[in-house]
Amino acid sequence: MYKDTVYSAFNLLMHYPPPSGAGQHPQPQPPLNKASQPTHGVPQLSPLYEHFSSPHPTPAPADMNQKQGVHRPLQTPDLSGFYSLTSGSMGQLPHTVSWFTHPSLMLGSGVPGHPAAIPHPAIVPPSGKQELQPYDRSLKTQAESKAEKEAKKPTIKKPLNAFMLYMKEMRAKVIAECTLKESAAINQILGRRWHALSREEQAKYYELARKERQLHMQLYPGWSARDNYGKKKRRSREKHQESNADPGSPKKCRARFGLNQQTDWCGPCR
DNA sequence: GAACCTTTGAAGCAA
DNA sequence: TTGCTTCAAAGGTTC
Repeated sequence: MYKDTVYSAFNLLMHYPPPSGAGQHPQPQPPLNKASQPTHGVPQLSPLYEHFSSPHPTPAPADMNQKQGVHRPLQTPDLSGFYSLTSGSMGQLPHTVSWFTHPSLMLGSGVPGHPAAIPHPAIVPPSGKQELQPYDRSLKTQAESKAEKEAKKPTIKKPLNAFMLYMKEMRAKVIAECTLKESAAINQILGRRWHALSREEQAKYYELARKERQLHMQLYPGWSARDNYGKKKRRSREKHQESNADPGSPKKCRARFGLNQQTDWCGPCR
């Protein structure tokens, strides 16, 4: 429910027509100071992204040029002039994820100091579900409850990359068009469509992903992708590797034939 | 109930 | 620097 609402808002934003200068790039802003990037989670722009982003640097949150890597108290950045839906600056953000509407960037109680009761969608219990049922703590030993407490620490999810943002937006469309439900099949189609996109279209999603990473870094300065490593149990490591050896996907094929990440589907997979 | 499948990209890590 | 691994989403399938 909440998720759908947020997602709808995101879609609305994604398709929000620029009021003036339609199709133009976002308002130029001073480029980010690369030297000031934090030591962790430094946005590694893909060649494709760099190719398209540099001529048209996009707006950066106000404190993005702050000295990063220096510990700052976790707080809600003042992005009102940039991300606020009520600021009247929507026209400047034709392809910009809104701080207030993007699913994984929605502010909530996950952000200290924020009054909203809705938890940050990027923060989820390890189970991935809401913990609704209280349990009898008296039955737990101290060690058990400590371990349980540790295990129940909310997980901060990785920010979505360009393709993931594209998938989120286009999934429903593909489901409707192809009357498919299986995500594996849908993702295959989306993968092909992703490669069929023009570079300009893709650049839009790379830009969104870059903003998402920046906001994620501001929200969780100490967070690292490493934090979530090993949280998913694997049934059989050998089986997983074996499946990776299967050249049935573009990625696998590219890896096998040493093709560039940005190349299209290779012959054997077509 | 939880991992798997399937996609791309970002990030971490070992060599 | 390179190459491999893991995890982000999603929902049906498999274990």
